[in-house]
Amino acid sequence: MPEVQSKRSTLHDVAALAGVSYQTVSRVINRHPNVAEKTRAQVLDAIRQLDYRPNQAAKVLATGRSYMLQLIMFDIRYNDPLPAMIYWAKRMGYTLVISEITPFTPRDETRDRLEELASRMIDGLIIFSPYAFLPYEELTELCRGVPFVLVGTEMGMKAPSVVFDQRHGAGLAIQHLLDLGHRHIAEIRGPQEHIDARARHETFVSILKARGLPSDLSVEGDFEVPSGYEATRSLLTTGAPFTALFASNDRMAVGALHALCEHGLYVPQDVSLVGFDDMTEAAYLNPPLTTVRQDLDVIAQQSIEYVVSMIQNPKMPVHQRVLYPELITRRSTRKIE
Amino acid sequence: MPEVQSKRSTLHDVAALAGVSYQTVSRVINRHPNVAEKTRAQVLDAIRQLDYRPNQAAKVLATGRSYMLQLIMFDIRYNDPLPAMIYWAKRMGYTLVISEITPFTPRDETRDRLEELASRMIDGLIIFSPYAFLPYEELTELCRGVPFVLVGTEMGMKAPSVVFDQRHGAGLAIQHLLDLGHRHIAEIRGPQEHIDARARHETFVSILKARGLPSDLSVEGDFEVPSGYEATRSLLTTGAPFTALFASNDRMAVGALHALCEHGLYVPQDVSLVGFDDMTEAAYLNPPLTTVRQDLDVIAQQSIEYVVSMIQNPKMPVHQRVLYPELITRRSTRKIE
DNA sequence: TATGGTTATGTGAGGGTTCACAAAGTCTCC
DNA sequence: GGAGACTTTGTGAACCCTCACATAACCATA
Repeated sequence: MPEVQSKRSTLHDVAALAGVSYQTVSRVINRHPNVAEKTRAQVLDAIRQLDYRPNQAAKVLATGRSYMLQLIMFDIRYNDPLPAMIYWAKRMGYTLVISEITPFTPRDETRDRLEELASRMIDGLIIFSPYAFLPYEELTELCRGVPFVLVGTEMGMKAPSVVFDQRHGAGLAIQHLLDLGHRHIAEIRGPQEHIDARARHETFVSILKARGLPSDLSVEGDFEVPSGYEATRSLLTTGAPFTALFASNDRMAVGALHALCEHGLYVPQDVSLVGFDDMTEAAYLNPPLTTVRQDLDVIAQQSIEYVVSMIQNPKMPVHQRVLYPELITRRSTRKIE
Repeated sequence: MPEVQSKRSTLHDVAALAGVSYQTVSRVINRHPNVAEKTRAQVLDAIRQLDYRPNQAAKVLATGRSYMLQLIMFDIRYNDPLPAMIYWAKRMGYTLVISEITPFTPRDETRDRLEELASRMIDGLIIFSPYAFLPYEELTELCRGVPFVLVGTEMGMKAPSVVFDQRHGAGLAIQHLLDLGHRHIAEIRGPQEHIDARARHETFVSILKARGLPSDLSVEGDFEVPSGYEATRSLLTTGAPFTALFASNDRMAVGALHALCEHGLYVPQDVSLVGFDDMTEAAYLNPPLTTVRQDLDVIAQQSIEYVVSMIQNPKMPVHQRVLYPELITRRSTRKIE
């Protein structure tokens, strides 16, 4: 029975045992075609005997490739896209490193932190940037040649990016309510520093204004459940009556549902409710929530695919990939009588 | 204006420009105390001029430390612990690499994959292992000296691990229902390959049996919302009447709530409902859900802290850290009349 | 001025891999 | 039996850093 080795064995150890050069061992490891069958067998045997495993750090140093992607999130609590990101990264041969930069750190600190992250041994960056962020030029400079993709940033931003058209999505929701005959529509908007939240809110306002309808029945939340609850309570106590409520995300819609119910109002009989995101639980609320779905699997696939193709082809032209959310009609909305 | 550099500059470039040796530059980078103030200034200036950034791969190769931890999950959809894990890893100076091994891959493949993961340049592993898993000895061998911590594994497993006492948690829930006077308690159990699900189910059965109460009103779900819905429907159509329902996790409780409501039953007037986990939405369901909380922040902190201390002190004795869930009483349960 | 202790800097060797190139071996065919 | 082409193997250098040690510079004290 072999003793516990004090040091991990290397290419050279294997080579010595197999009676070949270290380069030949390297060839066997990397499945290089031109190795004689007999030699390969010897080497594989030596590898097994020594329980050899290649040192990744050395490999990364020599090749300049780590097959790691770094995912930077600004609020790790909104981790819904993570599973899809991890899945697609793995599927494309990469491992995901995840870190967080809180959105309200001073700009300089953000720069430092980003610089530090980009200097790690990673091949590419995926940056969630739902808040106003550094301009493309500055990012390029900070990342020093490491390709990056911005996810969920502003539309029309000249940078490698993947976004959902928030105006289109919010438009679907509002139009749906209008089609059902609603004329008094309230809103729980998201935090206005959040790019998506602002786009949704602006769409809400502009569509209603265009129709000559009141658009001032709006309270701001922070995208969390409690804020939806509080916002709805304040709408109910202070505001004008409304027959429909547009929540800027599903989580706040959950809070809204709770507040409405507590106030003795039924959804959809008294108030129609629309959310945004189509989180898993949305279909199972009472009643099932009408919402605007952003397909996380698609955005993850597009983001990873984009950054990987930038790694493979540095000349890839900078572009923005715009995806479209879709309306999922469930039982929380209905025609006004 | 300096041209874009074709190659990243190195310690030696900086040293040459600053007129010192590469070692001195290294000292400045690593904040070594014994460097003359004047020299340090020169070096920092050279670093700025060349926009030098240390090569992490080389550093890892030379030091054998990457300050990366690998988190292995068996189902990335249950990603609730991720934010806390990322937070605590960062707080202790580590970055988290995340990957997934699906629970039902053949054992050999699991071994291969784990071996591959452990051979990357990481300092430690955190393995979520809610399914029956490889024994400690085999894991130790596969990980080859890389410390690992098992999270959510079987209680009493002799391995470095952090667990919630599931029997205690389930006991709290069942006892709560009994205290409220319920004698006909149904259950939606989780998948029985899942260690926690089984522990909860066994607790359910053993407590009720000990009281001489029926314990056979149990349907299996898969921990997802739809399965809770389906399970409840089948309980309602085929089973004996019940006044309380214990769902093995909150997600299934959401489905159950939906099914009960659809069937014209009110919670808690007709049926008391208890969940497990205390996910964010639990407090905002209609009615707010009584549930058993497992504090994810605490388990994350304990796991990361444990693996980091193993890294720092390889002699750390193997132990299991047992944490206790707590009952959160809300409005989905009430005294039977 | 010699002694010793501290602080500051430099040197050589490694860490484990890959790449580019060179050399040796094998085969085919005239 | 030797040219040409291909296959197989080996060598040196490079990737960029840290560690252990040696040396040089400085300062105070005897």
